[in-house]
Amino acid sequence: MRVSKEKAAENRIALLRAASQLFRQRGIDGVGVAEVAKAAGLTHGALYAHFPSKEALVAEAFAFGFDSNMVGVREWAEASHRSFDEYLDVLLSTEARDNLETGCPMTASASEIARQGDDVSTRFVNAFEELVSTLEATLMEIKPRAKRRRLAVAAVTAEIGAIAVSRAVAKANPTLAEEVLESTRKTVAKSRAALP
Amino acid sequence: MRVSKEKAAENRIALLRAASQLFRQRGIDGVGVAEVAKAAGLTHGALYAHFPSKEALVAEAFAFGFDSNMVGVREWAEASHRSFDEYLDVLLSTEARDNLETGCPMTASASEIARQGDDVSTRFVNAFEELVSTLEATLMEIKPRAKRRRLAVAAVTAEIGAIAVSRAVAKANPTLAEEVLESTRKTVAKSRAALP
DNA sequence: TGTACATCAGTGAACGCGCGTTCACTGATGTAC
DNA sequence: TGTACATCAGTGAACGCGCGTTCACTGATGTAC
Repeated sequence: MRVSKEKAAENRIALLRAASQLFRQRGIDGVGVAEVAKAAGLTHGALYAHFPSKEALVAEAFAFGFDSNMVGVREWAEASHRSFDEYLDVLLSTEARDNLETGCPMTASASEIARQGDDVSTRFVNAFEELVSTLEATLMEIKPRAKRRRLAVAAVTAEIGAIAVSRAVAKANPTLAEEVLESTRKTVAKSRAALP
Repeated sequence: MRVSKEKAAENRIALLRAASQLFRQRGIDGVGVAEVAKAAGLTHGALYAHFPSKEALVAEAFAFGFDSNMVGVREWAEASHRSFDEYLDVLLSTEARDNLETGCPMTASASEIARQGDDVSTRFVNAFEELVSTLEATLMEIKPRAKRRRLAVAAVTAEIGAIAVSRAVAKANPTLAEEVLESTRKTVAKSRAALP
């Protein structure tokens, strides 16, 4: 039966949140629309009143997940002025690795994005650029803009690789999983220190 | 009907090769056992004479793909003495990014591995350690073993991230895709240059 | 070496199952008078 | 403000489809005599 506009808007958000978390946890192909709808307290039919297809849901869920994550990052950053190294510690922490469902969707789905449509790729680009800009903002002392940008791009890229690798090896070799995070943290921090 | 032992062994290799290439191209969940068997010139039933389940096929195909790749890398390396930077140029090239089906399986499936079983994780660890060792071998001038190892681990991790990100953004923003590879290449090369 | 037979890689129909999507229907919401 | 009615978010059965897996069967291979 029909529900109020407010309730419908709430349901839409619930669908996006459920989709975003489930896709990060178990992969895009690993979760069906029925499960997403159920997790949002609805039936699968209702999902199609909000999204024309699963692919459209994936694209919107990805953007939603990244935005939620960025809100968290911004809140954390606004508490005090954060340095580049502090960002590294947070992005490359054990917590960031272990909390798949609330972590960065770029990291959780990196190798799956390449197989999705243009829409998902575009939203990935936006998310990537936003995180790069956030990191660049902590590097204003570095004079040539090109070097600042290069470090920020390499840092976000390394972060995505490190979290993905750390997760992949965690089951078989937890020590290596920690080493991967630590090595990337130290190496990127040194790259930053090498610049003025 | 029954085939000779030699033919059966060939068929097994054909299955592994097909599985390895298809999983890299379209993802583990994106390819069915019937398609793998067909690509190997067999029917799906025959696949179960070689592997007890799809999961077992995935684990073996991953190891097979990595070994094939390492054979290629070693042949290239043995042609002449290769430096750390030359490895970077090859691992982070546009060709490495665009040839999904023949490229490194670690890179193609990074974020999917975390959702597979312990067996796949173990084989990922072996592959990762082997590539790290290969890279370490080019860094023998660096005295403290710990620093050598750290750079090699960070480099392989950064490579996996860079290829995955470059692929993810390629559809929507080819310029950014190139920038990601170039930034990682330059940044890692600088990290190496900073050490004795 | 020749023959009889057990082995088993490969075939293809069939299985139950869950997938994404559609659609006739429901009934509270929102609107026009 | 009260009434009549159009709207449409949500329900749940049904759709065709492809999935992973099983299995009775086939017939060339490999072996024992």
